[in-house]
Amino acid sequence: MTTEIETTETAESTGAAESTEERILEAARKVFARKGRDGARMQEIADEAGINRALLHYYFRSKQGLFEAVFARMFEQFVRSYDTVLVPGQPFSETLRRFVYHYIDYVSEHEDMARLIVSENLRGDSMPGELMARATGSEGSPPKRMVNAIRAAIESGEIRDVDPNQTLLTVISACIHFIVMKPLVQAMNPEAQADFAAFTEARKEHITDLLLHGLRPAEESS
Amino acid sequence: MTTEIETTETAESTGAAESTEERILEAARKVFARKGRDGARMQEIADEAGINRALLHYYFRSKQGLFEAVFARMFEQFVRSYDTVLVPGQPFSETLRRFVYHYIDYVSEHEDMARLIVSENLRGDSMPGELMARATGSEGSPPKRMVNAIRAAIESGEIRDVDPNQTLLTVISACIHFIVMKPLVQAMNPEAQADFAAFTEARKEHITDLLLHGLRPAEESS
DNA sequence: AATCTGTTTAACAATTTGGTTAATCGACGG
DNA sequence: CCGTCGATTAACCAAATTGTTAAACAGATT
Repeated sequence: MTTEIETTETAESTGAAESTEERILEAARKVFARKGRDGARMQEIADEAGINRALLHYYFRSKQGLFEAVFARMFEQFVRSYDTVLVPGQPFSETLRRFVYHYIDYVSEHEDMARLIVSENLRGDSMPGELMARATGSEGSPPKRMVNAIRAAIESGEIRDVDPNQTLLTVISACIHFIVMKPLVQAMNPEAQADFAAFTEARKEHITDLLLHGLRPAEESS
Repeated sequence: MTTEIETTETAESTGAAESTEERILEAARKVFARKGRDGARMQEIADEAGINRALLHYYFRSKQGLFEAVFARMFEQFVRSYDTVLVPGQPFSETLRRFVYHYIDYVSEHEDMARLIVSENLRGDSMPGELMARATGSEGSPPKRMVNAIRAAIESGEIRDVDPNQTLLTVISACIHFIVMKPLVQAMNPEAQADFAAFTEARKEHITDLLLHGLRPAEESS
């Protein structure tokens, strides 16, 4: 019933000898993202990790436990990835550009994460909500910093007066939604179908461009 | 393959005595949206509809069949709802405004649909992809019409030269993502937490405003 | 070598779940 | 009053799946 035939090693990135726990987390991330929390099967995760199914329960109590471990880890990594991206003292246009480029870069390289986060939000359970609130709520979190950057830019007159929260939400939406909805985007868009990487690159440019124009202060013309 | 049983009357207006099939579809929509395709349990759908579980299989062959019926129906309704919204011969600003307002209105009133569509895209199966490609691919479909409207507006000089597909994608993203990610949005945003309806109203305005500014032709100022 | 400890495995148990089936119900026409 | 036929139900089945457990294994320590 279960496929005993499997590609011997799924070790691709690091290739070396990861700890079993690490292998499990990695495999679980893939499978959870691919199949969703419910669709994922413990057996499949075990296969993907190349280990016995019981080991999953040895390291993580239950499916729920494993999932939460995967989720928390992933989300935290994402938040941390912004540490080197958002540096103060830059013009807003540059801050926005960096935010968008990094967001899309990261999400493109971690589609699994994007799908998982969205799928958890979809079901509206309490767990991810709290976790995300905690991770994104602190004053130094990337979202908060972006909102502050927008506020500052408004005050300095670099951009016009808009709602910072709404604006940030629009930026984030534009950066992540096309990945999440990849099948639909490809169905509707020949360019995306032919070369998604190129489409992604173009998207970075499009978003920053559109946003910067959209935020440009009103000019005293006609 | 299509349902050979069909309700002769389309009496769906009031929630009085709906046909059993209708009740099932309605219940299934709710549960599928709430729990996802895998997370949903046939028993729960039956309970929600107040009928016996076997009836689900009587009307729709299988869980898969029920799901597809629900999904196709919903998606088609959404596409059709644009029939009265996008009328030709209007300035682009008005077309955009109507598109955004209707999109957000519809999605707000049918969060279930939004969640379902996204969750199906998340898993990348072939079924929804094809269905959506078919529904949105025809020349008269809302997305195609919007793209054409953008193209025309560029040619007429009403807006500046941007990629129509990217732009439409940005608009759609901005209109749907905040609903899909409601928990996260609320966690990050006190306004949305306090009064989501008000936040939604503000969002309509914000999006049209930001987009129209972002698309405004370059002015020959400084 | 004996043993101890953390890791891994195979086999098992228990439950859940989608789907089937045969019996029952209820309206309606003869 | 009876038979027909679609709608509905309870009971059942088989497969899948999560979680447990006791045994095997390997490597270090004495």
